Parts: sequence; structure tokens; C-alpha cells
Amino acid sequence: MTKYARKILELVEASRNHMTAEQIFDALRETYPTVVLATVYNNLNRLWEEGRIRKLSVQGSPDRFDRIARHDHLVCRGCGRLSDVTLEDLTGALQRQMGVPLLGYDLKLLYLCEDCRRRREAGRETEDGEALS
Amino acid sequence: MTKYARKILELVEASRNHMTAEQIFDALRETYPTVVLATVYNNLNRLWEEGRIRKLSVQGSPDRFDRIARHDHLVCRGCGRLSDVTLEDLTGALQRQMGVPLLGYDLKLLYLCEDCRRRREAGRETEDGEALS
DNA sequence: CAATATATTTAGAATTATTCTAAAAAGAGG
DNA sequence: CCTCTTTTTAGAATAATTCTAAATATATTG
Repeated sequence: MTKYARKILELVEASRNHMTAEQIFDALRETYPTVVLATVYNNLNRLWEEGRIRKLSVQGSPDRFDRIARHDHLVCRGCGRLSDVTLEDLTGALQRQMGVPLLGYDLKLLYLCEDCRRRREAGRETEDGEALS
Repeated sequence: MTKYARKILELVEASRNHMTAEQIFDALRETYPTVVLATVYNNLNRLWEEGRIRKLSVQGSPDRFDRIARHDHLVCRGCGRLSDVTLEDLTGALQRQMGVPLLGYDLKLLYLCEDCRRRREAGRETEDGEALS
């Protein structure tokens, strides 16, 4: 782990804010003023491949990076704003708390398909193992 | 509904394939050879805003468009490949059927935040109402 | 510690998906 | 038909992300 990777992981874990690469870049520059954006992407992708952080695609806005600890998201269909929810919240409390009915949900189950498993076994030693998207 | 919108909706509903804008464009050109890609995006966005189709963001690949009828997705963490699942599948059958353990899941709950609701009430008459992302 | 090998960073160009703009064309309603 | 509104077109613009090649840094081995 390089100093950049370490600091980026720290930033992502500390933030409860689902940061974009750009925001992480800005935060990182306070410590390392000469770092470039590509380095941030390199590290984020490496951390993601290693299963150390999560990457969320939200329609129409840049990817967000998030700590790995299990939790789910409430996404505004208007502006893409994200907030965290835990499973306890889901039971009714959510609707009351938000005072608004859900428009729907989007559930993705993550796995490795045949081809990718074969390719991964064949290719480099291993990677990953228990990562969330 | 224009002929383009109609045909695009038809294509999206007929396909069990989570098509990208590009693929829809290609399919559409067989019927209307002069249509341009921007028209496809225009229509897909209009249909999505009207809640007639779903839009899925998958990390690292273009948005996919999908019929509205309720179902969820199995996403390969390696290559982004999508397949449909229904709730019955989820109960164990899924793991046996796929012969592979899930790496995790990604649940997004869709709603409209305060700001967007206000903006929408203030702004144009209405839109949407029951759309899924 | 030096020498080599491997991995990371940098700078900037390149790519890709998507949106925007302005003008032309197509519908819709009277 | 005529006017008004919406959609399409063509192509430029934008934004996020990845790629490339050279330079650095880090790790490994003799």
C-alpha cells in the first residue's frame, strides 16, 4: 500500500458522503498537493478490485466511492442525492421518516459468471474474493 | 408518441437483453435507416421520465434500458453481464442454479427528496409519478 | 549497499457516453 | 392551409474515465 492508497482508503472510510473521484482528489491534495487525478482513479480502482471499497454507479452522475461495511442506499430520483439506510430503517420507519413513498427500488446481486471465473482462475493468481460493487 | 418513440419502446419491451442506446440505435436503423443516435437518447430519456422504461447504470459500461415490469438483476462483477432474476429465484434456488456464491448485493431505494419534490411541484405541471430508475 | 526488477505516478492525450445547440422538419389544432 | 409546438437532425461540446509512455519509487536479490 502506497501513501496515496492508504490516504485514499482512509478518506473513503472516514467520509459518510459517498465521494466522487473529484472530491477525493480535492481532499487528497490538502495532504499531497502534487498528486494528479489519474492517480486517484488508479488507486480507487485498485482498492475496488481488492474489495476494500465499494463503487456505486448512479445514473447521470460520476461514480461514488464508499466504505465496504454493509449498508444500502436511498437515491433521489430527481438529483441523485444518496443517503445511507440500514435494514432496520426499511421497516416502515423509512417511509414515515422520509414522509414520502418510495418510487421503487433497484436490487443488483453481484456474482462472477462462468466466463469470468474461468478467466480469473486461468489468469493472474487471484484477486478479490468478497468484494461488493 | 412518435413513430420513433413507439418503435423504441417496442424494442425495449421485446428484448430480454438490457440493451444499450447503441444497440437500440442499431436495431432501430433496420426500420428507419436515417435516424440518428441523439434521437434514440432523446426518446429513451423521454420514455424514462414518463416511467415507461427503466434505466440501469452498471459500473464501467453504458446505461442499459429495460422493460418496466418488476424484476431484479444479477450482475457479473467481472464483465458487467446482466441477467434477470425474480423473487422466487432468490430463495436458495439462485445459488444452486448458478452454482456460485453471491459476492454481495447492491440495493437502491428510489424516492424524491424534499428539494426535488418542491421543485417539481413548483415547476412544470407534473411528470413521472411511479417510475423506476 | 548496489543492481535489477516490479509497481506506481505523472502529464497529457484519447476515448466513450451523453448532452447540447441551432436549424430544419414534422405533427397537431384551428 | 397557417400557426404553434414538438421532434429530429447534424455536429459540436462536455464530462468522466482510461490509456500511454516516460519518470519515479519501491521491493528484491546478490
